[in-house]
Amino acid sequence: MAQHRCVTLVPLFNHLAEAEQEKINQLVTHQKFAKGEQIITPEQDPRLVIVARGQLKLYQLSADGKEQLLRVAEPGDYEGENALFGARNANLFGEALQSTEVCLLQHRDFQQLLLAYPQLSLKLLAINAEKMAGLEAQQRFFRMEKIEERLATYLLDLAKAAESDHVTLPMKMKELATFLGTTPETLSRKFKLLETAGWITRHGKHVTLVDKTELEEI
DNA sequence: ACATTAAAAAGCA
DNA sequence: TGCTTTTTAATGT
Repeated sequence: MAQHRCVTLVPLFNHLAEAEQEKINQLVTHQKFAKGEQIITPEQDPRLVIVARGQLKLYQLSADGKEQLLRVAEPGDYEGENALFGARNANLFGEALQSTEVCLLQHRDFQQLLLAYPQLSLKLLAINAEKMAGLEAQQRFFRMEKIEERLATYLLDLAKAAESDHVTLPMKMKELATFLGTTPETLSRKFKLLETAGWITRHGKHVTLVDKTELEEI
């Protein structure tokens, strides 16, 4: 299988020596999921899930059964390390957004790896710090009252990251909607609102920020 | 101000 | 073409 890339692909592991990567590779199992399949459910035994190819949508369900999108894990990202430290999220789900391949690592194995390679712990800590920053960034969306306010700051964030006023949306409208805590319908209207106001122009997923100062005003 | 529901329109394989 | 995604419109909270 050409899947030994899995370990070498991931930032968490790829700084290790080749021999060490090989050892890890033997502990890892590969699995392919079709679009829409559940990769992570709360009731399954804890394991570290590493995305090798495709996209893994991570979300949790609120009390009224609505899903709240946390993030979309791309190749190289992972999820499930929290349970290793006893913090098991009781309603965390992970669904394959498209046909995606993942690497699975049992928690006892992962635990032993951390003991054997102390550098891994440091790397894990560093990567998790970034994850936290991402979640905090999303939290601030929900403190905003109006949806167009969320959308505007989201677009400004994208433009900042891309260092350009022309950005392409990294996810489908449906996902962006739940990411911003709204529905596709409302999102569509807010896009049109910003368009007709002249702050942005848009062709499909390609958005150009025309008047950034006005967007910041919102 | 938004969500929900339904249905039309637009995209895409 | 046939299915999925996005937009539009009507109605509800």
